[in-house]
Amino acid sequence: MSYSIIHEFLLGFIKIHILYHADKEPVFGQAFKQELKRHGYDISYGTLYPIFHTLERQGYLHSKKENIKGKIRKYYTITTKGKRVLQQSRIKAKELFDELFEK
Amino acid sequence: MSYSIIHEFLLGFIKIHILYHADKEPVFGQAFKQELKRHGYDISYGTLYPIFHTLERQGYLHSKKENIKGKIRKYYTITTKGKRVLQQSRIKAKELFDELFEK
DNA sequence: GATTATAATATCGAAAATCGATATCGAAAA
DNA sequence: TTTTCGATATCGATTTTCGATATTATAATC
Repeated sequence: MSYSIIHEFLLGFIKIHILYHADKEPVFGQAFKQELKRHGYDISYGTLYPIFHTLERQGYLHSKKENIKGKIRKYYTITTKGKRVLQQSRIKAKELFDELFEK
Repeated sequence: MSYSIIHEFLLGFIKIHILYHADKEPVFGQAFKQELKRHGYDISYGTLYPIFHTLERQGYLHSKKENIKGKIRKYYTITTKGKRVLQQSRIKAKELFDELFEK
């Protein structure tokens, strides 16, 4: 079976969405997933965590482990390089969306 | 190597984009690809044609072969079922985009 | 009427992305 | 020192995407 059209759409801009959020405040995997879920969208941990790792490896995010009530969280915040990429990407994405679809 | 953030975004809504166009006028693979190219985006035939096939198999598009100056084109137009799906998808996609990203 | 040219579609094996399930981690509590 | 638990990490299987190559069908050329 294949993924739904909307799920594909969500996956397509998940990186932009992560950068967008990590620009506002530190984010971590579990909460990020749950926030999406609240909106009615589901993304697997097997997809999500590797995306965080990739964005960090590419230097767009940087992480810091924190001990919250005895549990370890890995908070990600955007880097300067990440901000540049986000800036470009969000402009392009908006353009593309309007241009090719919404008019 | 991985695909670029914008390319991923494009791929994410390629089906919606195809349905959207096929709702306005008949579309065929070659021209569709070239139109994207004019906008600066590239998608492989190995990706594009199977997507058309899938959308047809799912009953969202229906095709008709035509002889244009001795060359065969397969024109796709949207079906009633496709219109329903497009309607739902575009609303959801817009919502999702605004909600999770643009505000 | 056989051969060549060509616009367009179709397909294939390899690479990448995604999933869902399971494993691991690390500190606190028991 | 064992158990608990929120959270991250990873694994094999499935699905998607790519770029290259093959195929199709007609027109033009000889």
